[in-house]
Amino acid sequence: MLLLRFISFLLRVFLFLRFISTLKKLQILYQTAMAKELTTREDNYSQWYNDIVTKADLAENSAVRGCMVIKPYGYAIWERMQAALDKMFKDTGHQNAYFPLFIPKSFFSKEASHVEGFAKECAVVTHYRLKNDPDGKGVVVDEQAKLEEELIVRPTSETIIWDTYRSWIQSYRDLPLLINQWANVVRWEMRTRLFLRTAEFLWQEGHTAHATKEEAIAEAEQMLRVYAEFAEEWMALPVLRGVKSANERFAGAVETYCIEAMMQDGKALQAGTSHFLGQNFARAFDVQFLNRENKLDYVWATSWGVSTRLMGALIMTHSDDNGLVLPPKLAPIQVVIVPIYRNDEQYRLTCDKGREIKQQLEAVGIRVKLDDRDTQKPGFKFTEWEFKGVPVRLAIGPRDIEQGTVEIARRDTLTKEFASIDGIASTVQLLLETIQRNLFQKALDFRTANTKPVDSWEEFKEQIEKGGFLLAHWDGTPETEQAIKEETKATIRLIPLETDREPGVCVYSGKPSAGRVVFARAY
RNA sequence: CGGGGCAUAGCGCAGCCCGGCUAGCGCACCUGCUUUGGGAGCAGGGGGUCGCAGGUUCGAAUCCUGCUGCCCCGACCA
Repeated sequence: MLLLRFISFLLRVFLFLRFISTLKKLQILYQTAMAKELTTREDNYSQWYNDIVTKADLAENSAVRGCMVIKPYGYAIWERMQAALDKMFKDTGHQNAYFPLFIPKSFFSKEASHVEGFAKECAVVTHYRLKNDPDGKGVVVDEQAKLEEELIVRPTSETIIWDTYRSWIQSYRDLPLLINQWANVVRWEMRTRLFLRTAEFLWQEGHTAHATKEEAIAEAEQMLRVYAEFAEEWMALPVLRGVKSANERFAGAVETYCIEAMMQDGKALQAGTSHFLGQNFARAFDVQFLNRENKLDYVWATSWGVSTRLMGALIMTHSDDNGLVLPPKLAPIQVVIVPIYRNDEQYRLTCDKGREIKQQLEAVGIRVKLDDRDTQKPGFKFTEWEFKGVPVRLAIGPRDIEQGTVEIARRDTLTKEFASIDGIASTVQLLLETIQRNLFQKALDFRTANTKPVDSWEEFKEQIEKGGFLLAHWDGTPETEQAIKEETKATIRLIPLETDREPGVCVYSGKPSAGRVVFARAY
């Protein structure tokens, strides 16, 4: 009897040890596989970013230099961003419209600083017809079909829109005019990176006209708040709010407001801008209105935009060395269900249970995918959906069905636990909210940890190498800003709006400063 | 627009120096069997104008010339 017990004990020990060694083996295999597929952030941050975009199937380079193909999964995220923003625009009284892709060249010369800002990166249409190459194969430009006036492919639409507004606005009764357009624009960039900087990109541009300066400023500030709220609530992206220095201001603006975010490599990324344009465009395009006193005046303008660059911000803020990490509110798929089975019978049972859970989750508005492909193994599916950043994964096997449980894995923490299938919808709903909050908090903690006041030039030069935001005093001159940029590659990301500003002395020149500004190296 | 590098199967690469068998490897793909709780295994199979155009040579992925495209690093930029 004793001997039997002893043997059984030995057997258990043996099985346990084997189990441990299998686990270790799996762990090693897993890590090797990962390392092979995805570059780590520490190893090469840019390559890591490129790998995520590719592996998560978000976008790829196209046959056209500098332009990208946004793939269905990437576009689905952009569509969710669009939907949320569009509602916020409508809720603040804006309407959508659409203006032409092409802008007559002469329009551009009407606003001096605007031309200067964009002239170097404009694509120009000079002809409108092709013909068969008389000397051989293919087609050539038909020189007969030269345009009388060349057309610029819009890098932004202020000029064509203000030219149009002239005929829309006669009286203060026509104001405010609150228009947004969703469009593509082209800026001929030398060096491009998927989402962050491409020759063609998608965006929205708001263009508003107002009777008074105060109202236009209020509009620009309102839209900055909208962007900040979108970034923080939807993207889980903490942002600083502020205004740009003269050097960084939009070409043609009186004041540029911006939201600025910190990426995991400590670099800053401008996530949205809103401009108070004064009467610059109204004067350039002669847009006047009769005010209440029956006097002619130029209208006051704003413009504001965010682009597919936000996709880059989203990726670089939350993702890890296992792939993309998406905040639940923007994830095209919030929950993926993976059935675990050994035979046809189990396949049927686990898929049935999966469908049942899917319905329960969908009933409370959760976006769910049941991955019932029989051509891939569970392990493969786990990794694949991790790459793609799906916030929550449920795995259902025969054991779960017996016990009425399901394995829940969180993408943000990479942790797993078991939960009862009863009440799964509210469990998952709560979890999604938790993940959304956790991602924001993690990003905020990271930003806080990498934001430091600096008070001497030596300290500035030392700290900027470590990345992050530096809060430093600046004498307010473009010359000092330029000098700092040349010496350290850091620029003023913004002059904060929301903090009390204490006077001090400029970290570079030692001259008086009105308050600290945020310096960083930027995308 | 300056400096550097690369171009060979869908993707990643070897072969090139020193020219010579049927151009090879990994992943992916197809078929079959075994598998399925963290990227499955075995067996078999398909897929190539070696970036383009010339030249040298009996013979060129390999040597020479020109062209084109892409990537990386700088300047510019959201």
